[in-house]
Amino acid sequence: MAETFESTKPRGRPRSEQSREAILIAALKILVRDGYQKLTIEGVAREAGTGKSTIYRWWDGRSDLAIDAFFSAVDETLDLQDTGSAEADFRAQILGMANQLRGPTGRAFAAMLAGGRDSPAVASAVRKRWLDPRRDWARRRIAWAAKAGQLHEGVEPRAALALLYSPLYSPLLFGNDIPAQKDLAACVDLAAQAIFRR
Amino acid sequence: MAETFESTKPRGRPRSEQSREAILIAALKILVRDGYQKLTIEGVAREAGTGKSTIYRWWDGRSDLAIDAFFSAVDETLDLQDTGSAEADFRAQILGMANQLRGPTGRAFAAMLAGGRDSPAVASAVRKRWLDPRRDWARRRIAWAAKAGQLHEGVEPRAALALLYSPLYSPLLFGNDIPAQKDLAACVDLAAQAIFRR
DNA sequence: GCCATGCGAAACGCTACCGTCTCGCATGGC
DNA sequence: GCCATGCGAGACGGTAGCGTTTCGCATGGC
Repeated sequence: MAETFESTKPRGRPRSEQSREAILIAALKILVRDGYQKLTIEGVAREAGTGKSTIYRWWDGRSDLAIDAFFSAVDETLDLQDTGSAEADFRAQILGMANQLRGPTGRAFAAMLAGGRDSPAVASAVRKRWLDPRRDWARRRIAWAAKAGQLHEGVEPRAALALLYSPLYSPLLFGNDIPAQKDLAACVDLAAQAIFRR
Repeated sequence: MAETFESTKPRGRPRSEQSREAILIAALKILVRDGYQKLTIEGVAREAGTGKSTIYRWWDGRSDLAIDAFFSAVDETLDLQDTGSAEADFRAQILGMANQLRGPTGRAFAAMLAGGRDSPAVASAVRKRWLDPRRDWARRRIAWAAKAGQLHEGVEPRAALALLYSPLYSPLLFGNDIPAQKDLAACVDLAAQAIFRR
């Protein structure tokens, strides 16, 4: 009975799962290869081997499709730790994010960030579903670390977070990939030395 | 006599300096406001109050115009220091770059980086005229600092540079401005503590 | 087997911009 | 004053994608 609530039983041919997947995969492929601006409905239909009408039936348009395609490919789990050590938790979280974004996913992420300048819906989706939760966690954690006496004297939380996270993201700005695990670990180690008491 | 070399004296109406400036200003305005993808020749002509033919007479097309407009607005001087202290030199150079890019210029810079994905000419111009000279200097300087014993034990030069420069650039990725002087200085200070002997 | 609905294909009219071209006037060196 | 050249305006045919619509076939719950 809980099921039947606001679910009218559909009649006729059901939605094709195969087309749905082909469309999302094609959209993601174009997003990675050509960027958000070149993600066109006609292009996706061509690439996916479907009709435009099928896309317009299930998605509102370019931004809606891009958001769906991107988040169908990215692992959104926050994957947070809470050991007693803020340093260890930040290291785990940053390296974990890198793993989630590494490879084509990182290019798609960069494409979505760029697309956010054209589409408020894209900007807002990336913010709400990716950036905000991680930023909020980081702010809480650094504040907690400060209270717990785990930071060196005079370390500004804002600056500390910028230093920890910037090396992860900034390569995307220049069209490069997310840093390799060990390169990123070296950056985090270095930043951590300046930030955390041991 | 040196002057006349390969300069045939022009006859007829000379090029309008006023139109040239109006076109560059309009292109920059659009670049900042809408990004590289939306920088169209017709749009610039409209904004500048000129004819399309005037633009096509003097520029090859979109990428050529964007490059000219961007570099007409940005201060390209390297503004390098060479005191004995690598730390002081890096701080001065990073804060100097921030000053050169702060404000609308930073948005234009981000637009050019994004535009580089569509236009190899734009990518190459930004690399050759901005990124490469600065990256080369930084690599030489960090290597020199290592030799001079100004770095802490075991600091990897690559990681050190990533840590120093990333906080400057990374806000552009999220559509934010170049950091304020004091915020950036706090990041550099923090990074420097982990990197440089004092 | 009925038939509501989904499907791919493709045509529709529309908009934006491309890069070229032609026009008639403006400008300034000679 | 001559006249080569620059100028703004805008027409031109072309390309690309928009979002809608129509078509005839496919599918699967009932």
